[in-house]
Amino acid sequence: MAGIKDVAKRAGVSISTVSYVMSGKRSVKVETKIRVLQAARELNYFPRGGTRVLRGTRTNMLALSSPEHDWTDYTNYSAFFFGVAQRAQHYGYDVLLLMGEEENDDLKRISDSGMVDGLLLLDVELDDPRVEQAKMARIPVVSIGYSNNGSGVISIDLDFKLMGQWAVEKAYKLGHRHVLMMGSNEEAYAKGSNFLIRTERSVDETAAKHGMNVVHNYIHSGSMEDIEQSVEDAFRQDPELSVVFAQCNLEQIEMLIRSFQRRGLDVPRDMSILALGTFGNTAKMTIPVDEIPMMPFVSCGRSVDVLMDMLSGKRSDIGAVELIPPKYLKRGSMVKARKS
Amino acid sequence: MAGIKDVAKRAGVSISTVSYVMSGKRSVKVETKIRVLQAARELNYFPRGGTRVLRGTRTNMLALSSPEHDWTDYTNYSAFFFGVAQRAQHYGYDVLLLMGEEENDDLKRISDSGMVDGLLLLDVELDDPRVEQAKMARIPVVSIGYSNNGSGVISIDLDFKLMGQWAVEKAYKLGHRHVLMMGSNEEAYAKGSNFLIRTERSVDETAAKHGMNVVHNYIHSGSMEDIEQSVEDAFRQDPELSVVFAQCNLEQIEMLIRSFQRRGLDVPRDMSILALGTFGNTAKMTIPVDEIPMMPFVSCGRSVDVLMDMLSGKRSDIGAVELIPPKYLKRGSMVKARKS
DNA sequence: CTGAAAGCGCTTACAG
DNA sequence: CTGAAAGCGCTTACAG
Repeated sequence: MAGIKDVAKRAGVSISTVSYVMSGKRSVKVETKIRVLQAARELNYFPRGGTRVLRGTRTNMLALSSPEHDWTDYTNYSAFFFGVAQRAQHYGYDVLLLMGEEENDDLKRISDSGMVDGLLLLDVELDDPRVEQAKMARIPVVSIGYSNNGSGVISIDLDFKLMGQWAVEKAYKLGHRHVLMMGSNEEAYAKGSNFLIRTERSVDETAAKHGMNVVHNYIHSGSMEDIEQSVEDAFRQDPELSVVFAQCNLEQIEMLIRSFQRRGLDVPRDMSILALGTFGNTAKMTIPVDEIPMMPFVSCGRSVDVLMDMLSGKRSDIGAVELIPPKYLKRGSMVKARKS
Repeated sequence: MAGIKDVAKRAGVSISTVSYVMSGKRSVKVETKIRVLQAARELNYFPRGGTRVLRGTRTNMLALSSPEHDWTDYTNYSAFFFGVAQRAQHYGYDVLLLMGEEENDDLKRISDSGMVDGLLLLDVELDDPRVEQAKMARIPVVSIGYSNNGSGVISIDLDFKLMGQWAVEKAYKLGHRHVLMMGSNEEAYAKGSNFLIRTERSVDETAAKHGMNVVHNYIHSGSMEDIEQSVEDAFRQDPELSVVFAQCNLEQIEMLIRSFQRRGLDVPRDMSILALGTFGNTAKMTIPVDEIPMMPFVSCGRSVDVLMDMLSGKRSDIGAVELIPPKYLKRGSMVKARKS
């Protein structure tokens, strides 16, 4: 509750001196400085952050827009939050979480209110209204995931096209020609979820180039029955399937493996498996699984870096798209196709 | 970038009139109001949120302190974030995420800077320095999880003591007398992680009352070998184990089940299993598992409610502890012990 | 090395 | 029904 006046009075100096001591923006005689700091401590004084807004200085806060969807998988989101928050903290920034709808004007309110220095858009869809809005923002905006109309922001994303290519090339080299692409929630694809679609497209294109057959199937309820049904369907479409790309979460991959085993297939001898877009955590499964992970800490960290560069004027190439190359983590679940 | 002055000029009124139109705090002639609103829209004007701080009005932001630990399991955290953010949004509040260490003075800085109206402490440990600090805060503080020295805050938590009791009673009634309590990361217990310890204690106490034997074991690396080792150890300590309480995450529970199966035990016929502190998600496992879940949306939602009550002056019983009764979700994995 | 004073963008008694 | 003006808690040219 103590204000700058109280500190000034107690220290026997003017408020401007207190201000300069707190900000360090001009040198103050050591003894004076000590008196001020001591008074501040005694009175439990902290400069009110809010007044910075008035003065046009930094607020040291950035906003993270992460609208909630029906198909939002909470468990995976946290890594993105943490990724952003951790890197932000490194720069002395706190993160304001905005979970409103895309159409909401929370974004506008916050970015125009001068409460935050920058804005990060998470989980940007191919056609995302937030990117439109960002064009009018008076603070820098970085988008994690890139949309089709991203001209108002700098976009950062994992290179999902490469992810798809690598997956197919790897399978091809091992002699596989019949691929099952097992996707998560079908709705997410329909709504334009960025990474799912880009990966899927890239898998299809690369497979086509090599004359490989790709069967697509999706998870619905996520129950064991559901997954067995999907696997059953897939083999009906192509009985020669010998490799699966699993673009779903760990429990589901675990169930996938079980369902192959129940069909009498050995994993990976009869059925190779590669997880796409997982979180570096497939090593500890009942059967360790190869993966090309999402690396949220990398993309989120990089986004914060870029935002900071924009804030400090080091960068202003609005509209740029920066793609981060993925990593292939080998665990032994991708093996040579058996001669049939 | 437009300010109140610009709007006033364009609308041909004084800045106070603009202010009153925006806040609705006094009635303004309709025509004037329309002129002002139109001018505001044309100039893309939003009152700068930051100035509220100055005037002592609400900021409509609350801070969520969630320090990161070595043993922090990201995947579980998100549900708490979402739980808080969602409920906050319902009240028109945004959430500022503070991930600094407990010893950090982020908390102090933020709460004293007047940037947020209230503070929520997440993952409060039995002996938590943040609770100490909260006593000196000038904004209301609610803690999710309760500490031993919680006299400066209102605490909300799931009733983990009841959770432990229910688990044991259930097993007892089904004829089980030899329990394996499979805990997650041992370090978390050592550091005083709230819910783990309260549950464990309660299990021990209740079991003692019934003369049941409890073997404690913890997960270390989380690999399949690690878990099989733990199970092996447990059976060496008590070969008659017939039920396990699993206080760990889904993959680990999945591996636990596999490791029982590899010992030739049928789950649940030979080995009943009950998951504690999970997230309502054990229904879809290879074998559906009974659980007493964490219900983060309930506890987080309730915490926000209480904070709002404090803000509106409806409540001021600082030091109170509010325990939320858990729920038992039946899935068929707890069955009668076989006569031995 | 330090202080008096203007000003940041808004709110709100006070006056009309 | 509306305006002129004081003031919120700071920062920072300006002056000494």
